[in-house]
Amino acid sequence: MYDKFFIQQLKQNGYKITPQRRAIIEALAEAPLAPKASEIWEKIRQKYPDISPDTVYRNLTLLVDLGMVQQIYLRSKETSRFEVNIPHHHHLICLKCGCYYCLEGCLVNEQNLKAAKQRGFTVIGHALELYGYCLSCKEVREEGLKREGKGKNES
Amino acid sequence: MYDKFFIQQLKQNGYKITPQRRAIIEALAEAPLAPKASEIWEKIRQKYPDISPDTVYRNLTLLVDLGMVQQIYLRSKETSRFEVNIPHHHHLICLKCGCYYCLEGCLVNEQNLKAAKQRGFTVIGHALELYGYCLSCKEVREEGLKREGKGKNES
DNA sequence: CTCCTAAATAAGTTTATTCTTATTTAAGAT
DNA sequence: ATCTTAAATAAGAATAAACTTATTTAGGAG
Repeated sequence: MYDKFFIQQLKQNGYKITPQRRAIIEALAEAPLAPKASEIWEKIRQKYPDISPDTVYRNLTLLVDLGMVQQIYLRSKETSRFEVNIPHHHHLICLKCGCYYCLEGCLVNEQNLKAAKQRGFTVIGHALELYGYCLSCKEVREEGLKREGKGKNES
Repeated sequence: MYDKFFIQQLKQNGYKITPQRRAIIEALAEAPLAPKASEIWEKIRQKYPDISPDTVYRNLTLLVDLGMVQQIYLRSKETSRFEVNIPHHHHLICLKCGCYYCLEGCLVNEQNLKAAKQRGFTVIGHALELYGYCLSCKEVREEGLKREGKGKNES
């Protein structure tokens, strides 16, 4: 589903397409619910018994950093979960058990607060985080891509 | 500063006031920037050399769960940071280096996006999470407080 | 003040995640 | 197809955070 788009995005950003990456993207696309990293790892191990957890974490982080996947920080003992970022939405999270619901849209609005209330959910707070790259990290990153694009110029 | 309010809130919710808790609250109130758990631990160890990191984590989590402290998930390799929840605000976070800026207000609005742009920050995504207690966790929690029953505030 | 008990703690263990390093590999160039 | 090299990987070490359990303690009752 998203597979092709994800692969294309990786290529466009200068990343290599490895069997492990394909498997991770496939696992994400097939997963019914936002899975944990460990669940993705377990699934892929059926096909690639030698894949290391580090590879799964590393690539999930990459997909998050490229904006294709959203990492849901459950704000509880529960480990985070990963979800394809389409369609864009946010979450209602229980601090105690880590269960969560999907919300619609981007705002702390009446509709979402009502949705929370209807589920018997007591909201004690919310967090809005814009994430991306600060000026210097962005420059370092573009430096890297540029160097790649223009061949090897060593200092 | 917030010390008194925090202690009062803990009492009102039926929690005991231990020297460790006082020290953690003090350390938070005195910290100039949102500190890491490890930094809080180090600071308190000067006074209480035997305090365990678990106690720090446990109590920070408690303060977050009670809505007095906000845990900033830096969405990067960087560990999270803890900040007194007053005044209420949100954050702009770099995925690469973990640096962050404080934002004003609660919304993904023009003002905040402009503030990001002015800093040379490239926003690749945002997350909005409402957190609190789901129905069953809330019931379990109230059950606990009720059972206690001897507290000041019976309702 | 002393006693009592649930809550809180310290210490040690476990799990999740990240880092380090040596090896392998994707993909562009020849 | 073969060569080259930076990027990606696996494995194991290191770190952060949470859990388990035995012990201590805050704070209410007598």
